[in-house]
Amino acid sequence: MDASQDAPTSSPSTSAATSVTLGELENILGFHLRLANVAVFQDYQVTMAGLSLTPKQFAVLELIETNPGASQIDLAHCLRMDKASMMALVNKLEARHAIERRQSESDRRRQELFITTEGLALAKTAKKLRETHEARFKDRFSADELAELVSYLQRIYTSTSTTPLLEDEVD
Amino acid sequence: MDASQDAPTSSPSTSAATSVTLGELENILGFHLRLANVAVFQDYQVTMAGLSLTPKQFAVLELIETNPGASQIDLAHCLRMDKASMMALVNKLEARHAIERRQSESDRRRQELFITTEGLALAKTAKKLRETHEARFKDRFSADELAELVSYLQRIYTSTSTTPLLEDEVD
DNA sequence: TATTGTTATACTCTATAACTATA
DNA sequence: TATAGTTATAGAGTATAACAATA
Repeated sequence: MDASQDAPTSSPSTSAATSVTLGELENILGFHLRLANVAVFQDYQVTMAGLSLTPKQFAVLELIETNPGASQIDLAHCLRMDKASMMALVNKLEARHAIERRQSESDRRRQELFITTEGLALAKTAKKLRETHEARFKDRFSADELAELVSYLQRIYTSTSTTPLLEDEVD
Repeated sequence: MDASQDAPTSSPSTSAATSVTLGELENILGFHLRLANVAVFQDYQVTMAGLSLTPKQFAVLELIETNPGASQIDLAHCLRMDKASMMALVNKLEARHAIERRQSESDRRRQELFITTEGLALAKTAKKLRETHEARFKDRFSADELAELVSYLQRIYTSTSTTPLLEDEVD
């Protein structure tokens, strides 16, 4: 389709303090969702600066750690990405020796992905950093509220059977 | 800082149906936030196809409609964007005659932004389309739940005074 | 015929920096 | 000295399409 989304791009201020009124925008779910996403992304950037690990790369690293032998397509589906985009992402992680590809023995088309010792160390460092980042937002909620928020978000991204998408959207 | 985020980029499937387990990712707020954002963005794309109006462009159009005479910097702050990025965005809306710039009389540095008749028509069409899009998600919540969700999201993107950002982040 | 991975390509969005004109 | 706008530039991330190897 197009190209340009996912995480917010980056820096400009987090607190908007202008006299602009939102108007109808106030009622748009996607608007609030995006601002929240931007806020979290910007804090992530500040917190994880120097690690050179984007949220998506981090996610893939963790997914490979949790699911040794997963394929690129598995991950692409999981993160709602294109297989070519995932290719580029995995290439970056492989280039810094955080993960490695091994050809599957049962299906020689597949490249199974595994985290390396180096990757484990990177993940460990990243996770520690992320804790403080996550806490900055989670601290604004009680345990119950947080669970509720997450369940609401899941309700949004878990497709209901009644939501008709493009017919060949299955890929 | 970097460059590449905000809305999800686009198409690949909305329902991930792989055997990959999320692991620790399950506890990451930003992860759920991003997937929700992707889901909403993708549905937006499908619904608004043909209008050539990105969510951000749409937001700016509405903001100008609601706040006649607002400046680019006002809008940039409101949407957490860079002023140069906003420039490009406003240029697009101006190129299709949806809005117009008028030099401020009190401060000749400022360009005040106004929606045009054409822009109003575009906004009207877009809003009508968006209604079905929004409904697809809002229908998954009761009125109370929806209000709660929005308030949670606001809690995320409304910076608390205790959240120290970069010192010159005020922009 | 379908699937996994791959490559090349083009596109969009964004920020950075430097500049101008005003204030 | 600071602000609004402007321009040019470069960078990251993504999707599309075509292709190879394998199933």
